[in-house]
Amino acid sequence: MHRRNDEVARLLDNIAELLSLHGENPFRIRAYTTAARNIGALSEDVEEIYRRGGLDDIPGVGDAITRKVAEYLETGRLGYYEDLKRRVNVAAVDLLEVPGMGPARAHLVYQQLGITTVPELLEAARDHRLAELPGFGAKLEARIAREAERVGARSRRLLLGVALPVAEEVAARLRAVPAVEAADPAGSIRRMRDTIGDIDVLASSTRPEAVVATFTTLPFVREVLATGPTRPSILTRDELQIDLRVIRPEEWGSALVYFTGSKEHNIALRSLANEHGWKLSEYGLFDREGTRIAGRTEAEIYAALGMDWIPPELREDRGEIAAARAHRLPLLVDVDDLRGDLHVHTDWSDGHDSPERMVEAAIARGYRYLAFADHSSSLGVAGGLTIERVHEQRRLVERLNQRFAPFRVLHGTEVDILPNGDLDYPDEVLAGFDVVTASIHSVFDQTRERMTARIVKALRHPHVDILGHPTGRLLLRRPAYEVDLEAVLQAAVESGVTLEINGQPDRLDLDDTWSRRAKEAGARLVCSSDAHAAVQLDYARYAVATARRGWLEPAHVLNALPLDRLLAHLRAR
DNA sequence: GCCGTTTTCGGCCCGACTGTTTTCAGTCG
Repeated sequence: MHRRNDEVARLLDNIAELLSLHGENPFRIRAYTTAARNIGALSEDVEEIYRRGGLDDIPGVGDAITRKVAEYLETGRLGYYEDLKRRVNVAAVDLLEVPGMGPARAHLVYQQLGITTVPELLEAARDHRLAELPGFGAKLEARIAREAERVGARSRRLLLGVALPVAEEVAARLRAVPAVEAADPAGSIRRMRDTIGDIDVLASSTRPEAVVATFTTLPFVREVLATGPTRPSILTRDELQIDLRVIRPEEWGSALVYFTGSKEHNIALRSLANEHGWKLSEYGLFDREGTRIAGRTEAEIYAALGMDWIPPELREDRGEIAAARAHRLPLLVDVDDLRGDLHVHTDWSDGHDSPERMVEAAIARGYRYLAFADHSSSLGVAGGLTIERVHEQRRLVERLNQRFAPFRVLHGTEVDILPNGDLDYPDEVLAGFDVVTASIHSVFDQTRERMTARIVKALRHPHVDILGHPTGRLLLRRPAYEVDLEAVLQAAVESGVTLEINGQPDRLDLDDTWSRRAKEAGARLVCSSDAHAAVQLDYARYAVATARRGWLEPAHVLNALPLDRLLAHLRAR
């Protein structure tokens, strides 16, 4: 893993934050955040780039930032940053957590009242010391008091797997309203980010009041938080806030681009529009005279800007705009490209449904093959299979293959990688499986070196086909274990092991950026549901979404292979 | 601080909203 890339990116972000508190020129601040983001997104190690003198080839990195990064890489320190920390009180950064407190107000509050923490801010608001400050007043003071109280208690981010189904249901119900021309989820949901801040839905109609009326009376509404002609907001029974925007049909495309984001992607598009002397906003693309050039569809807008339509999953300003202008966007893998699933559990270990039921569900989805991957014996809590049960299950697989032919059931396993890197079944047992996924389920707290060696050892095992959920992260709950993922990646490429993109909504592991990195390094990936029940076969869609965010095409995805080629691949190992 | 098929200097995304203000600054997305 490129730890130094993240380190350098964080350093530059910190500088930007301090500069903003210092009341610096906003464009200089943005230069630092842009450089930070671009360095954070690099697939090459920033230190290697520095050694070959390539720092200023990185977009957004010029002379000044090159010098600063070089100093930091050489010495581990940056004098400029140390000075800045001395001049600006670092703690005042906390004030930016409070909605309504931006850099200017935080700076003022610090300068005038010496306030650096949220509790101090709250106290000052209650004592009515804020209202006295220039540009402040009674209303602003009350708002800041209200927001300061709620900091920390603010609702957390949501899993994509929670937000997306709700947003899709809302959009589908709105589409059923005759006055609605189009309705879709927008924002980070549409980009399929692994976690979501706000649930945004967009609808177009010439009769907004009818749309708002339907929206605010949906059957699962608990509370209407805001109404009004175009921007209503509801709270559902399961406490999810959903914001709707109703817009005019001729603005649908531009509004969808705008509300889908990302912010960085939008900024890049608008800069491009500027180069033509045009203006892009949520209302459309306009020429110098203010005449609308495009706006009704997204494709129209991208075409007018001289590029192909960009799938939402790629809209992160990570090179998609240049690729779209060159007509070299990847032809992203789609959920319909999957021919089967290589990681599902049955009720033989910790799954909910029988093997038969899982097969029937896979056939119903149009799959051609399915691999059971029940847990191995040491994973007692998950009902890991003893060697006898493995043999017994193999006989069942044979019967299922006769019964469901030409559908193919593969006998797989999700075998534990033990703390020393050995696998949880002896070699002769492993040799009997059609496909072996190796995963870590315990002893996560090893040192980075030991964990890396543990995984690399498993990857070199001749019977291992797939590395399951490679970083072990659980979204919103547990970070990835300490591991040198770059070394893991190289070992996987060398030994021909496929890396899993696990579709469980709280895993999505590998994530988007590492999936892209893996593809670039020549690794193959597999989009698996890790279903523990028949309905969860649908989690494959989240794995595919992650793969798409990682720029993957069908050719990079193992389970996009037809059965015969999959079997040839597995046999060749 | 960065960057250039209009520029090595003069720009840098756009609009809505809020609240403080007699024309606009700050924040947000």
